[in-house]
Amino acid sequence: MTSQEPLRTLPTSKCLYIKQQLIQGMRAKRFTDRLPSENQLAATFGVSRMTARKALVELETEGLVERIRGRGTYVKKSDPAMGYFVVQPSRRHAETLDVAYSTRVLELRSLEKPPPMVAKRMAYSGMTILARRLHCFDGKPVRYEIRHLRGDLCGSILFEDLETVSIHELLVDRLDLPLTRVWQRITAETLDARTAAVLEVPVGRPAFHILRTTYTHDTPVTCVEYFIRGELAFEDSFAPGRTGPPPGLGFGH
Amino acid sequence: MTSQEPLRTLPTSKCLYIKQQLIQGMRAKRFTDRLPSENQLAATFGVSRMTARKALVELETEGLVERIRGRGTYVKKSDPAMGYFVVQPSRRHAETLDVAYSTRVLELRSLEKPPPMVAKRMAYSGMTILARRLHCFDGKPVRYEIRHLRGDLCGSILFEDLETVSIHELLVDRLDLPLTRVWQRITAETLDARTAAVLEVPVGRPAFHILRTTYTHDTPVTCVEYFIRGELAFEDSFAPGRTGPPPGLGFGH
DNA sequence: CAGTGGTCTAGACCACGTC
DNA sequence: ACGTGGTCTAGACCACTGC
Repeated sequence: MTSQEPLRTLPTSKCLYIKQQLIQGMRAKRFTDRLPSENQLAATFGVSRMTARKALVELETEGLVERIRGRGTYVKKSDPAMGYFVVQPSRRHAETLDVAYSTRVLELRSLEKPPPMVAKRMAYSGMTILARRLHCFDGKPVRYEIRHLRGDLCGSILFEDLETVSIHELLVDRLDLPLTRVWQRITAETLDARTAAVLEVPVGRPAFHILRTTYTHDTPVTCVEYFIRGELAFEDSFAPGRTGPPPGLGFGH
Repeated sequence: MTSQEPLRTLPTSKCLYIKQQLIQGMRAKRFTDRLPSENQLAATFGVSRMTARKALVELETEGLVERIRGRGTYVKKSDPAMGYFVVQPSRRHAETLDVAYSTRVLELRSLEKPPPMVAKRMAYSGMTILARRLHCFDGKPVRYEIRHLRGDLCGSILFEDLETVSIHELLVDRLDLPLTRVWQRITAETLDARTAAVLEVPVGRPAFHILRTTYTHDTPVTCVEYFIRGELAFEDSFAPGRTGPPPGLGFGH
């Protein structure tokens, strides 16, 4: 019963074979701290150093191992049982769900000064643009968006039709403001009267509340706040071990 | 204003330099669909094919590019403005927050048959083990866990002290049941009387509700249900472009 | 100092798509 | 047949860590 894992698919490549051996070794606790070095692997498996190296590097990018220059390769204590939830742009959610997507612009105007909390999060208190939108699936509101943008960088957005174009594309493609960093937080909340009315649900219903600040080169460009109906589940399925990018995923029911 | 991105740090390595040039090229729309091939890059930059290749491969693992054998390397339309939230095991949350962590076992016993919904999710209706635990930060309940495990695979768990050891470690290390796949769903809900009482909050308070099924080799091993107080924010900060693994992250307030 | 990982080279053969 | 990416080799030099 000990670690007879189904790595039985015959090794299609030497690199893969080495990886599998190392993974089995870690599972079987043959390697508990340090893994063989590149040269050792190359010798014992009879391959070139570059091949042995590739196996180790891939294990590192998969999060199973940590490599420290001058010291060696060490097994990383996995904190698995962990998971992540992907938040997709509304338009993609709709595609995944195969429902009709539409956006309504509730408000679009410039502000002399942003609200204090926004000013703090953007570290900026000059002119800003406020955009409030409602994202609907099959005509029913599911996501309420309240967005502030730096007026000095995004002024032209005032003249765009935000019901048909993506704000993100405007920023990246037209305004040359690539996203370089994102900060965000999600909480579960109950909706107050005003917000519930916008989403057309009874007061007190649960919702996800997301705050997000997006940066271009450490300059905050836009702050957005979402209220998403709580029944709309974020659903994910993935293989742990931090293998590669988070899979793009669905909104389930 | 055109794509004078701060990639001005002088190229510490040839590979990095090539990557930067390619990224600039994509930003500046010089490459809108196809990127130069490995051989072309090697020739124009005067490096070996392996070096040019490394640059392209890294761009692929960073999610910026797609490589198709026999065809070429293509820029991937990013669907950014996307994000993901990491759900950590309770113990790590507490460490991140630097608060005292404790677990109380509310119930631990075997069931003749699992509840119908669990039976369906596990595709199994034999004997199961039910474990209910309450995870506390600084003595205050924050996460309520209801877990079902396959009795035939995890029987020995009945004799473990689940207030001190991690169920995940038991499965992986002692029972040789590695996690190979996870399915999960999160919703925002309001707490009913029973659940609110367990978490010691008023009825109707918002909470995250997570359902998770964990597999070993396509065999469902355990189903877990969490209720997490809604004020406990999941907070993340990351660079988009799907660079590498999701960063482990905090619980913020 | 010896050993580690990080980078790079100039070849090679293969599997796959396109024409 | 040709070009693409995927794999691999047998060297090389470097930067860093440990003793």
